[in-house]
Amino acid sequence: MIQPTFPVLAPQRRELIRSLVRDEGIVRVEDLRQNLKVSVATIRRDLEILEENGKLQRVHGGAVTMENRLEEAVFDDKTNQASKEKSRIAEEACKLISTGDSVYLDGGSTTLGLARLLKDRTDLTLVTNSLRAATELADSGPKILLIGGELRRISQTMVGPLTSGVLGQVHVDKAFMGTMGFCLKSGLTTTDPNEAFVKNLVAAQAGQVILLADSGKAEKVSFARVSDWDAIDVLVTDAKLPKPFTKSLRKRGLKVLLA
Amino acid sequence: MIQPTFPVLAPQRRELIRSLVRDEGIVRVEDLRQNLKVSVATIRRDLEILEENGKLQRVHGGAVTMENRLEEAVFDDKTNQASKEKSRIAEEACKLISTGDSVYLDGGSTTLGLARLLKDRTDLTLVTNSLRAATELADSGPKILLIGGELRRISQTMVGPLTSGVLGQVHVDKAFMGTMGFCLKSGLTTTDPNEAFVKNLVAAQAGQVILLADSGKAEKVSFARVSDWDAIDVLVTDAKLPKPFTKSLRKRGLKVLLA
DNA sequence: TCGTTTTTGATCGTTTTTGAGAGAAATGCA
DNA sequence: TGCATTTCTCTCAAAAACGATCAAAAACGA
Repeated sequence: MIQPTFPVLAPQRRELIRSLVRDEGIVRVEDLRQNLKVSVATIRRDLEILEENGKLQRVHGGAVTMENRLEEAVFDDKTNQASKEKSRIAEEACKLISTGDSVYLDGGSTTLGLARLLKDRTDLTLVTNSLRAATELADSGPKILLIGGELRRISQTMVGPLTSGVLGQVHVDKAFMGTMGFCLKSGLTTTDPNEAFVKNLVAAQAGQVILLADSGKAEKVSFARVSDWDAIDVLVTDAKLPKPFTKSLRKRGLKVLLA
Repeated sequence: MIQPTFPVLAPQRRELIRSLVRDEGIVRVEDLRQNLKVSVATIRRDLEILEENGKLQRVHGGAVTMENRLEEAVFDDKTNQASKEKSRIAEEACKLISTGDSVYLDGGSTTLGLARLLKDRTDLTLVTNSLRAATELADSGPKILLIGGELRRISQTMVGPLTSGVLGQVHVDKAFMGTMGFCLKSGLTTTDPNEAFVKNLVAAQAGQVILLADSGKAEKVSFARVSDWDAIDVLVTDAKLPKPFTKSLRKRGLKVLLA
């Protein structure tokens, strides 16, 4: 965490909280209190204001990004477990990328974590609809092809009819996808149909589709259906995924990696 | 902080505050009091005046920049160089935008300045190939259509063959273009042919093409030819542009605005 | 030099922000 | 389910910052 020089003005503090939520996906009131050296009451008030402005979503114990808002059991441990798992998943996924690959990355905090690992991979071609992934790699790293389209503010990704045109003109060897929920019965789901449409389009034409999702998303079902398990080749998740779940997926022919 | 020699004249002190806000992004009343050796009352009066002139935004405890980017100082330096002229040009250009317009913005620091003025313009549709402009308006403002394509790192814009697909599917009322150089004989030129290609494509199909360029770019010729003056409807520049230049352009039917 | 205008600093009542505490609600665990 | 613990909301008071006002100081012009 960035340690600001104290004291900090209120707007500055809120901006700090906001960027922290954006980067980590989730923040805890107690952590913020320690790092910002103010009382929990102030933290709560800040979170309230930021929530009113649509910058984040408060949850019991802290706050999450708007796109992560349907996740529930987020504070599984005293530490920020979810984010640790996410970065381990990203590292595991990174190993799957070969030299010279063309890679697709979609939106979400886990895939953003993967993007951060690619800053030195000038050998790759990265196709993405994530504004944040592109910004993260704006100064160095793979050659970047950003899918055009309408910016969906809540997820900071490009969606809509204009995206399909570009997607039809490129080929990706490996597509790394995030999801809001995955479930044996319903397959992959996410909050927004437009988002789902783009994911589906990519999945349909990628050489290999790799799903990145921490175990907290298992058996969660969201609004918009993305695809069935048939479309997925590899799942990278963490060791907390229930054994039966893993078995069932492997029986279906998926490669399941536990980071 | 720069320690000035005392006493300091009022306008000088205000200019100091202004540059401090620009550099730091945020200042505190108490810090200013200590460093400038004047009472808080004076500081407050200064801040009040600076706010009236639109130089900064007061907050409880101090003040912040108008373009409240608390992070990122790299690119800002570039914008601050000829910033007075550029921001005046941007303000002048902003007046040309009508309610509900669909607007194209291309890359460059002047057009980025214009982007910053659009944070509350939810009535607009903004089409752009500038990653920075999109990032600047990522959280609020116009509906954003980002042109897909390959990211050209040096300019942080999308270029290449993939751009044309998207551009063909949208119409913009007003296109605001930057340039590396403009010259009566050679017209508009820029450093990169790919960049030039996109600019040309946009200019060809926009309802009105508005060129934003400070006078320092006059009679400069760069490598890649963008277009002739025929393609341009309006030039927004500063008062330092030589009179003959202005006359000559007006004779050709261009509207020339001196900010 | 004197009178006028501008700038500055101090004071005071008001508003905003912050922190602490009590009771209510949510969570975890047996 | 019941109980312990954490977290939340609400209220209130202290602290910090604010605006307004007025008098002193400085700058200015005649």
